Amino acid sequence: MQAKPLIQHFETYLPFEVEEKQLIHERISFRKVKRREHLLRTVEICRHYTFVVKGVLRMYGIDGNGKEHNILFASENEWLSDISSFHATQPGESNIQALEPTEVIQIEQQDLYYLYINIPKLDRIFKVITEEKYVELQNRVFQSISSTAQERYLYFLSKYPSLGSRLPNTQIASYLGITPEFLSMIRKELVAKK
Amino acid sequence: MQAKPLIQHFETYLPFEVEEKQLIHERISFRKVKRREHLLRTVEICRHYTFVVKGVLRMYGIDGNGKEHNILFASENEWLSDISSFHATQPGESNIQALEPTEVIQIEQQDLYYLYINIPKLDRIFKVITEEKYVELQNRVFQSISSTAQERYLYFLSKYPSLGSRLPNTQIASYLGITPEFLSMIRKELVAKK
DNA sequence: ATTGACCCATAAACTAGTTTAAGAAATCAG
DNA sequence: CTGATTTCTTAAACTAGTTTATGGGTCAAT
Repeated sequence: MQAKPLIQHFETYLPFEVEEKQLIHERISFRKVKRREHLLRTVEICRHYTFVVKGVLRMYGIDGNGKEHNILFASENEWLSDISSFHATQPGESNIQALEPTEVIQIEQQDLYYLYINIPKLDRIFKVITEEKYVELQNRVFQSISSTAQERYLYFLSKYPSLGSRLPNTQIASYLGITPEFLSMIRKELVAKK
Repeated sequence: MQAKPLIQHFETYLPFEVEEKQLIHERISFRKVKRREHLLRTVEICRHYTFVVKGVLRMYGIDGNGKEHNILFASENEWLSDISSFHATQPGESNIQALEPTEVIQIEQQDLYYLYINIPKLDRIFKVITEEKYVELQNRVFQSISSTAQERYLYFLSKYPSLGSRLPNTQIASYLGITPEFLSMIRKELVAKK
């Protein structure tokens, strides 16, 4: 049953009844995404909350000079969505792309709202999930205003050890807000220190 | 009645019954905070969700060299808390301080949990509030990896026009992740351009 | 009125990070 | 297996932002 990873994820927060699981099962869809395939592009409306079962997605924005900047990565058991575009049903500025062959579970807006109404504990679960994500982002903001690029890189590695080896350094540099050349220098220095 | 600004705030999301308002009223407390007074310091447990009725608070972290960095400001009708410290009942690393004489409404952990249980729509309201805050932070992360200090300053001014004039530039520089000297230069350039 | 704390500005020397360019290494489609 | 594309590294010249120091203005407290 393809909803299983999602149900397991929800049950790390609160237990669910069989009927509730069935309701969820009816309202989600499963999708495979190829490496480099996009789930969302700038100016499109974000129609889904996306849960990563396997693989890695990146969300990125494009600046005034056309350069891409990685806002975040989502790997196994993480949610990803352009939240403001999703709720407002308005075009957003985010892009979502697979960096590996990826499998996701998606919920559309009307289905998510239906589930919120019929399974109120989902309000609580998504409140908690969003709070957790908020704390992560807040730590990242603090880092970005208080730390050097090397410190930020080490923090990234400690926080997402698997991504450090799964992702090309260009993607990591984009996430850290530095050039791949400078990341290369940082890595060289770190190896030298050891 | 001192709970009024808070109830008004909640009712911008969903309507409330009289009994619900009463329940909220019984579980909150009102407090005045002097300019420069702290509501929270590093290593303390964050015991409250704090709602700003009047004034401005800043939340800041301290880096390895003892320097302060502003993570965010909270002014009228905004919530502020060290979320992870609050929920985990564990010492955190955030500091909260008033930058003006400030009036706040506070909810303690047990009272907030009581309200979540007895007024389920508060789960939904705080889910939405946290999502809104999340989107703000995400925009800020994007800015920090994609924009120059001048662009970040102009964005800050456009987003929080009142804070631009209410706060000393040192506080704004700390929020932008630059030195006050450099902000001074940016401001000079902007005036010259006009 | 006067002190002291705080805030802002200016300028010179410095450092962290970018840009450009060019070559080596790894990865991938056919 | 091979050519093509992407990725990583190195280095030199450059730019954005910091540091240090100095001086002036404002405002609350004595």
